[in-house]
Amino acid sequence: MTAKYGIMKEEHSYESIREIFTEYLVLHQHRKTPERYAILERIYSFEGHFNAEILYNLLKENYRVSLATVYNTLELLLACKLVVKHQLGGKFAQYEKAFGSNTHNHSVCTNCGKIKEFSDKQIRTAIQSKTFARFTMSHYSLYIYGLCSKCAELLKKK
Amino acid sequence: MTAKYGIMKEEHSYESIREIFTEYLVLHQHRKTPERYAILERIYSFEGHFNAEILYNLLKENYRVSLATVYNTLELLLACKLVVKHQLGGKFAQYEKAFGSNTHNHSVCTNCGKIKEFSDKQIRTAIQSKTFARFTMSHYSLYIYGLCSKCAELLKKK
DNA sequence: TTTGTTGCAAAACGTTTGCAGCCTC
DNA sequence: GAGGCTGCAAACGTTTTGCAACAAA
Repeated sequence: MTAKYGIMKEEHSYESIREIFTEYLVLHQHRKTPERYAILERIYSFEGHFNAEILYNLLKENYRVSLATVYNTLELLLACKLVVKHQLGGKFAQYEKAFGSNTHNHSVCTNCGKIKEFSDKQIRTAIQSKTFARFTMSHYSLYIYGLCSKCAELLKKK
Repeated sequence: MTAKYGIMKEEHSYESIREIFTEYLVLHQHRKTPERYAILERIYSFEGHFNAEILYNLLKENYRVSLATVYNTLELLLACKLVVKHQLGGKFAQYEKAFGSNTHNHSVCTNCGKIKEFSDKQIRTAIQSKTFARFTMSHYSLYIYGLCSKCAELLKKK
């Protein structure tokens, strides 16, 4: 089963993700509907960022779902932290699977909206060693804005 | 004139901000309309975050402007980096004046939603020294999520 | 005079909501 | 069986757009 979703860390196989979701649903007395699992499965077989519309279109290919259910399920997945939401100025809210990790660095092209993730030990250390008098950190999101090489090239020509 | 806008670093007085805007308008062959300057002035006499609607209502008090012009002008101010835009998941996009500084750190309480800004030299250095192969950084936004002391206290009691 | 910019209102568009029927529990 | 969840379509609310009038260059 796991193989279907490609190489993945042992502790975050689709099976364990599904289990986390089930636990959440049971705990909060929500129903375990096939639609919800289909959406979770589709998200975890997808690489990179996506938005509700993209996800909906992918699901429609071999499943009957409504956009409303997609939004509804994304809300649940946000609540149990299996998905992270980004609202980066574009029209769409963007989402990504969360794998249980809470630290996210992103570079965002201010022209085409393309997002890439990266990791940087120095940045992580600097942020995590920050302490506040009246605030307890749980996780962070860093967005570095700028131009990707393609857009920089395009804009130079104009 | 500067006094009207409170204590402000010499190099970022309203006069110099206005000059930056004028230069931008001239360079890009946009017109120097009174509406655009009125909007800029209102933004720079305002403390903290705001959204288009709030700005529009403030302006309407003693000026005849349309919401469309507010959005149009915000777009120009974003382009010349006198204003920064945040899209933090609420319905509204939030804006703030940029003062020429492009670095914004925020702590966000995940319980009550309160946003505070802070500065940290170590974090700034770590981020600004980051380089990318196919990406040119212009500015960044850091959001540290967690609990403010009030909410931490409240949740402990439950 | 030319044409970029304005206000106004209507349109756009991602997201949410209302509702009747369905299907977990 | 009860009521949470679904699909559908209509509604919502922020932002954008079309257009005639206006005013900066």
